[in-house]
Amino acid sequence: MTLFEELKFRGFVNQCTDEIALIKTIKKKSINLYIGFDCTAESLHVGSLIQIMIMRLFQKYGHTPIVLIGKGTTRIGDPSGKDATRKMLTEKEIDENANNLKKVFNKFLTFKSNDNKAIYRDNSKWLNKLNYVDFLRDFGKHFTINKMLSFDSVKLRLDREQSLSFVEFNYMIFQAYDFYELFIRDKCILQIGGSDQWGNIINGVELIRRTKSKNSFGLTTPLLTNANGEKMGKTADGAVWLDEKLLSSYDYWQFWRNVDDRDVLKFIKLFTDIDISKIKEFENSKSIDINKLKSLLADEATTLLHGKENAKKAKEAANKIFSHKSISDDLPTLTLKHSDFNKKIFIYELIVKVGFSKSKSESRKLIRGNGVKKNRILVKDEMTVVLEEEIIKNKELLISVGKKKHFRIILK
RNA sequence: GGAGGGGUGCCCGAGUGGUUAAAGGGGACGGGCUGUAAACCCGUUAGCUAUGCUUACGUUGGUUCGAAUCCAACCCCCUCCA
Repeated sequence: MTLFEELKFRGFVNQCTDEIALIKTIKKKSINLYIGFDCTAESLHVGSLIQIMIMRLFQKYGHTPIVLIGKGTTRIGDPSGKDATRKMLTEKEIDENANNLKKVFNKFLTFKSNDNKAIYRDNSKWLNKLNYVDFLRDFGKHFTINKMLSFDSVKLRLDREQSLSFVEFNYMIFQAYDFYELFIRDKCILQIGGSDQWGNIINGVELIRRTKSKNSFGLTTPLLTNANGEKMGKTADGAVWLDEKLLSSYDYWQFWRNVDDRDVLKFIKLFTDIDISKIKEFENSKSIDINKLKSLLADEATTLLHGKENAKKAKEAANKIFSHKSISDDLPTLTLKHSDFNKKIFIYELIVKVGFSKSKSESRKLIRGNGVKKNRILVKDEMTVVLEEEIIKNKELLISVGKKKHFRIILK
């Protein structure tokens, strides 16, 4: 199977500028390709995982992925898919974010010693020192406002009567220019991005054609939605971060475990390394246990990001909890001291403490709505307290909020 | 700079002097059914030292027994004109 066939089979390809020519090119030689990531947040979330996985595949087939860290463009802010202007980030925040992002890429790509080791680039290197007048003369002339206005990223904002600042309006020009720079510097001939990046990507392809009379390629991945058509990547507490600090490996495992039935195979194809032949078996099998598949998906996806050990622990913790056998040490744990019991410890307070609700009022409403259990027994009174004796007696205490959120209390 | 329109809870959006902690929808969360799924049904959706209190309709003042609703100034957004 060729790279492109695998890409297609796994569902990575949405749109391509010139599929036939690209297939030919990547068959003939190994190429350099890039994807840009802005440093707008502390970490990446699953929304970016498809881009990371596609680079991983290219690398597996001997091509060289360039991870473009957009320190420069982050200072501007991409209007695509945004309702409102982003707040401007400080240099320091951008630097910190950039370093965090790299941690993720380091797990999925090889940056060492291969012929085709992945490389980092940072667009602030060229964007920051652009001279406005020169830039306008050399590159501005290739962009028409007429065309820029026709791009969805711009059009949507205008149609919704939301303001779009000139700064943001320039984003697409910079992204096109990034491609141009990487083309010159690194012979990068392919830019990949999400489907919302299509406009920005073809701008780059066109800029290279106009200025250099050379062909380059653009490829977009599909916008990932779940079977309900919602944008993928939300959990109980917000985004599904690719960072243990922001989302534990237990929760990450749970995210994959709780995927919609109809999405399981799709996600296995995109987010795991499981062999295509194996996947085809799953597809053709009538008797396959969907829950086993989900568990497999969770195992594999978690292993890629957090390592085998953590994936295993996450799975075991889940098994213990959901098969009602015991309580795993890996659950969020609250440690209480003897002196804490000098005054009453209300369960509703503890729920806030571990972050399962935002306020005491909210916790109390949860209890009223039959949503809280103590050692798997429904808490009926919202003023229920935790006693030192009951922790001593059981060694630990399990508090459950809903069916999926659990924490344990131990005594120090 | 001029003219007009607008700013309501997580989001959309109704409300133009009193039972409005604010209709309706969406989302989210909890319960039921199930399979840690979907669909469906029910509930919750400002905070607190809690049958009460406090804070809330862009901001700040004012009118009034009483304001999201009326008045004034200011800030922000949109459309058209210059």
